Amino acid sequence: MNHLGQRIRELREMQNLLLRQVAAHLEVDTALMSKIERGDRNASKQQVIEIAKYLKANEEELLTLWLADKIESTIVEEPAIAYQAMKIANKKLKK
Amino acid sequence: MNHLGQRIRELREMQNLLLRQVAAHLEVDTALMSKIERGDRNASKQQVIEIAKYLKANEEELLTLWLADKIESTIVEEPAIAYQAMKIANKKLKK
DNA sequence: CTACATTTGACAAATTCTGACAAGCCACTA
DNA sequence: TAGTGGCTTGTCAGAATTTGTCAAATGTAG
Repeated sequence: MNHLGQRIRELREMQNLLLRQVAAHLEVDTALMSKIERGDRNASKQQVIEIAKYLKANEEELLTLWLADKIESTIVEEPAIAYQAMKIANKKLKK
Repeated sequence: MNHLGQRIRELREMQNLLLRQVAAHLEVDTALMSKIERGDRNASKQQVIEIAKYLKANEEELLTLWLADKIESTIVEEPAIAYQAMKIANKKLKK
C-alpha cells in the first residue's frame, strides 16, 4: 500500500515499459525499481523527478504522492493522535 | 521552532525545575535535554513519556506535539505540495 | 522446458542518529 | 575581579538505519 509506487506502476504499464527500462534511466538495479513500485523502498526526490520525466508524468503529482507516503509512514505508528498532530503541523504550514 | 521543546520548557520552568533534574530522570546528559527543548534533537517516544511523567503533564498532549514536530520536519522542505500531500495522508488515516 | 520479467533475501557500504564529553557563554554574587 | 551555577554548543565514536547490488527464487507465456 503505497501511493507513489502504485501510480508509477500504472503509468509504466500503460506505456508497456519494463521495470528494467525505467531502472536503466535511473541507473539503478531493476530490483530496486521493483521495490520502489511495491513500496518496499522509498525513492529519493531526485529519483521521483527522473521517473516523472521518463514516464512523461506530471512531476508535481508524483512528488505529492511521494511526500504523502512519507507523511503516512511518519504517522502510521500513532494513528490515535495523528489527526490532531496533522492539524498542528498544518497550522504551521500556513505561515 | 519546535512545539514539543517549547512546551517542555514551559512546563519545566513553571515548576522551577532544572534541566539537570529532568535529564537525570531520563538518565541522559543535560546537554541532550537542552537540545531537546531547543529542538536541536528529537526525543524518542519513550523519552517523551518519561518527560510527561516527571513534569506531571498530559502524556497524550506531549506525544501529539512530538508527532507534529515529526510531521513538520517531513514537510518542511516541500511547502508547495505539503498541503495536498497531507490531504492524501489524512484520507488514508480515516480507513 | 526455455526465456524473460519480476520479486525476494542477504549483504556491504554509506549515511544518519544518538548520547556523551568538554569547553564555552551568560548572569549573578561574593 | 574571581567563582559558581545553569544552560548551550561543537565534536566525536558507536549504533542504527538506509541504500543499492547481487544472486537466487518465483512467476508467466510460449
